[in-house]
Amino acid sequence: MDATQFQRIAKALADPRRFEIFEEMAAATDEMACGRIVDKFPISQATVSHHIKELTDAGLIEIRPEGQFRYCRARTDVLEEYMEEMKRRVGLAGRKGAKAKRT
Amino acid sequence: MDATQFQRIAKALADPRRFEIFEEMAAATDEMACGRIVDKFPISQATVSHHIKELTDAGLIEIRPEGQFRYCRARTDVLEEYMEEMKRRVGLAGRKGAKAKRT
DNA sequence: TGTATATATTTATATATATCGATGTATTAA
DNA sequence: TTAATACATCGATATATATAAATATATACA
Repeated sequence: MDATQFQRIAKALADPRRFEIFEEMAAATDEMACGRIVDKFPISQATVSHHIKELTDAGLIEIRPEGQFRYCRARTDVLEEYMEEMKRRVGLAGRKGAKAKRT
Repeated sequence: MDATQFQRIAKALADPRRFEIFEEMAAATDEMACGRIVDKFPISQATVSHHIKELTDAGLIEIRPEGQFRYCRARTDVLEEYMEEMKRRVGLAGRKGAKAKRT
């Protein structure tokens, strides 16, 4: 994962509302129409559209256009790549679930 | 991990320069004096102090005062807690290193 | 006590961004 | 073609924040 995407993901995850939107999509068993987000959160359609763009640019969600709708799907695998990259950068790689024991 | 710390960490990690500082501390085999950061990056002492405060408030680093110095240590275990919490929230918990196979 | 060093805080500024109303665009349905 | 629906984009605004210069504070040293 290149540095640009790494930072884009970090920024995308930093806004609480945007993270909530991502959580909502990740919780969905299937794809969900972007418009459903507008119903679920007390923010305008324009703001939702902005957040979806940020998440898409970061690679954290995928959009599948179909007719007049856009279907969103959370790329949790990309989030996992992000976390693996994070571990590499801070020296936690190679021991996937290991707790750091040495002080 | 409570929601407040979760969001503080996300924000702390979102600034590229601040993340670099955290990386630097994580790479250090031992504690390092905060002042060394000022030497290593082309930013002012005031800005470094600000970033260190953000990282400390997020719990990502720990400061040990000794005399006129402050020694910094990266809490990579807290970063791991953050990542575990993230996995829980997006439904990736329980399968520590597993790749998402189903499309 | 006075000076030097390390770090924090204050104040100011410039940039980023979350937000929304209004409008544009594309698709569907009548 | 007209109307309605879904979403994106534009322009504006308010807030957050990264940055630095100046200053304050605390400790060490002479």
